[in-house]
Amino acid sequence: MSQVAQSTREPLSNGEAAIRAAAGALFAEKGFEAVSVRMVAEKAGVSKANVFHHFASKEGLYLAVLRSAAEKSTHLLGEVAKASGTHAEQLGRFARGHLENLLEDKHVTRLLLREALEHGSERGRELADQGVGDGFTRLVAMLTEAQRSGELRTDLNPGLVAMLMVAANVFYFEAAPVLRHLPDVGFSDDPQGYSEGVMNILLHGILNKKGNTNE
Amino acid sequence: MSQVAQSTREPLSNGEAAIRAAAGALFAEKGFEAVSVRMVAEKAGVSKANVFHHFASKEGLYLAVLRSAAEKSTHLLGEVAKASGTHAEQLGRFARGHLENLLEDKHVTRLLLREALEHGSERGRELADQGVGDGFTRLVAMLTEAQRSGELRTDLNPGLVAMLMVAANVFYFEAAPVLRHLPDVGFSDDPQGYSEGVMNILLHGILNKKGNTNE
DNA sequence: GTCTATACAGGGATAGAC
DNA sequence: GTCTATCCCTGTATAGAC
Repeated sequence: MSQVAQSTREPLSNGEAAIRAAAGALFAEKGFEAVSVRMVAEKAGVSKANVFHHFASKEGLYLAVLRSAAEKSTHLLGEVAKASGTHAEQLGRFARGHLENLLEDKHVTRLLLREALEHGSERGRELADQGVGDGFTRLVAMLTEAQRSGELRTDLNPGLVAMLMVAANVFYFEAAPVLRHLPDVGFSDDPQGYSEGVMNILLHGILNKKGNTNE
Repeated sequence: MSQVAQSTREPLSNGEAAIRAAAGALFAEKGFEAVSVRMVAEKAGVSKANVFHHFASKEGLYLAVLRSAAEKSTHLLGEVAKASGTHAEQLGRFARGHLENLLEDKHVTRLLLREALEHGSERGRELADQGVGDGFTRLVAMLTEAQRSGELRTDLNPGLVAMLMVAANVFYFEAAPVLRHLPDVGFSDDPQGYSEGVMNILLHGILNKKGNTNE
């Protein structure tokens, strides 16, 4: 609706970009309804009217933010998969990278999660869906390949395994701040250790194979 | 702030209860800010002013809703654990019951998840924390016991295992509606099958133990 | 306990000068 | 492109009759 990325210098305080950035932070932190255009304008250092000059409506602004968020997310994920090693190693890398990405851009992650939680409003549902869907499909493909090579059990639904891997990461993002206060949780500040532990469990299971039934 | 549960008959349309119920549904669906007192009043079949008669403010109403939500949730979880069988069976029951509970009261679940996602507003954070914290602690205890008996590997952090189990369920709740549209996901309408599959993976791992490297 | 009527603050959005 | 000033609506909350 207005030309962007024409002169690449001064990306931050050139109005539109500043507004988008401010809005992104606020929407991620508080949610759509809790954010007023006035707040966005203040944070961006422009006037309220100026926001409406660049974006047709508050909703349009939100969609723009969501769009760039989704793009960023999928792009980051694309970089992860290309590497060598056993499939198990590759999966581990994927998991670690995925978690890193989630944590690196908390804004984006929060925004996407929040959007996924809203069933009522159709605001940007497809965008969020597509964001996670892409990464998910890639992961499933990787798992299927690992099954075909004989490295993984073939009696498991690869979609289910993928889901478990993603679930572990997403839940870490959501719950680590909460669980930090509990005992028995030593990993809430160590995403890498967490990722390792998770992959260990997923690969080998939690059952004790040594056959001893007591100590 | 006003006496409740005094006469147990007519629980629904006695004003306060109706308001609480309506508010619970709306808050869960749309979030705090997106819900207006007028909407609540309409859905409850009372006047706007009447809502303020029963609850001091919109925030007070929200807290009341959240409180009863948390209570309900923890109570449900308490029922699950008491049963016999191997520890593995018990864990499986726990996981299945937990997921059932999440799905049974989608209102409550959504509400708690949403609250957990807000780091900014301190509205009812402790309540939500305590809700999940309780179930989590119970689960960790169960796992530790299983380790002591020799049934589970002792080189794993039980908190991490617990987290993975909860993560699987929570993520199912969050993502099943989204992932339904994807290929390779056959379980999005079958929570019980999902739960079984997850426990299978957690117990035995995903690696192929048969040693064959191709087909 | 329930209503109607109202106060008043803040929301999104537009007009028009610069 | 950016501002000030303004419009109109809806938000929360209160007053006071029934």
